[in-house]
Amino acid sequence: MPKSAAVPSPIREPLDGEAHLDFALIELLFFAYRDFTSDPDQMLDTYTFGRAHHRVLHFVNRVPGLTVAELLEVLKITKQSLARVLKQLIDTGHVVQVQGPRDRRQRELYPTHKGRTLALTLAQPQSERIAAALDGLAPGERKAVEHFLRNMVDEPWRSRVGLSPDALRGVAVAEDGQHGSE
Amino acid sequence: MPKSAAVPSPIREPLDGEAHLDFALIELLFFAYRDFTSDPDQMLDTYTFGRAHHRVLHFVNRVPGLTVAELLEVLKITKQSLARVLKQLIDTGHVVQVQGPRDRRQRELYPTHKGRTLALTLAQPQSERIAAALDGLAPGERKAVEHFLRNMVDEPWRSRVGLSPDALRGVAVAEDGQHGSE
DNA sequence: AAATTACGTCAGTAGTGTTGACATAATTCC
DNA sequence: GGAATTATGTCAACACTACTGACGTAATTT
Repeated sequence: MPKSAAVPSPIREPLDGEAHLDFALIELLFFAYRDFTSDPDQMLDTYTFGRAHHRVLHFVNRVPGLTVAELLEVLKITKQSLARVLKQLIDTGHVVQVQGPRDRRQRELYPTHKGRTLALTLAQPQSERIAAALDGLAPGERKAVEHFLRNMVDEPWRSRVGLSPDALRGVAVAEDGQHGSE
Repeated sequence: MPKSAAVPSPIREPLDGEAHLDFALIELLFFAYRDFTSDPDQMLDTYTFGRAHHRVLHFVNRVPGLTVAELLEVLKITKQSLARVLKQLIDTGHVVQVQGPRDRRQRELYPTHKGRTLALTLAQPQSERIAAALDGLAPGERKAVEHFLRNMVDEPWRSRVGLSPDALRGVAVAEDGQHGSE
């Protein structure tokens, strides 16, 4: 006698290369990123900061003078999401705002000495992890890793990431309705 | 006359290779992962599912028969976090639980046909993105990418990821106080 | 002068993660 | 066989990050 609610039959075949889908690399990316973020995440707990603070701090350090609008496009988050973490970083003296010289409506974001120090501290274990993971690879193979990662990124960012920090400035992303205000 | 609250001086130097830190790759990983997850995230909105559902669904499909405890160790989340999304996946008929044959306390997790189909659908754009990013690389360079990603992962997972799905079964992680119950 | 832009902020909501406590059933230990 | 342990589920409370929509202000552009 079957149960009143028929249980859909469980599938017991592991998902592997069958459908020409690259499960191995999908999984590797998940695990790599999971552990890549684990060290800074742990440190940030000390400051009552989260991963969002780290990202803001990173880009403000990497591209000092970035405006709020530019930062929103880099992070692909909304104004409201940024507001909270940015306010905390300013209140704690990690970031300062400077009125834009050309357009005084703009707020250029700069790290303070404190903010720069924290950014470097957070980048340290990540950089070590990367160096260890690259260890044993030939120069050309390192280039291949960079090529792969860069080509995982959608345009218009693909052609700008992994170059000089200034390449991240002033990317006018085509309007696509993701803004907090219109 | 200085203002009453002295503004910490802004640092205007971009953060680049100065401190021997690999900011380029740190950034590439951020952008690559951001866009890697964007396609499935968008699809999942249709189902009122989030990224957490995707991860559970992926591993249940990849390693059918995985127990709840094993899944918690793979995802490195707590029991409570898993409970919510797992319940939803079961209620919507994507995943079924089967009482463990050896240990009847255990619940083995299996995808249904519906769950397998969704997993494949979500993996499709990710796999295409990976294939496109690998395009133009020599076989050895692809191996280098895998080497890099695998070595970004901490042990005991490093030696298990990117191999056969079964390698993810039964990893007894050393106790480190991250459990929901003791 | 009017429209637009850059930014800030208020209110409400959702998804994902956390901790701690407690309950149940099954297994293992002595 | 009784006790401790294990695997799982669940309740309550909370934190962080993200979202949407609306509104306000100052500065720029038209």
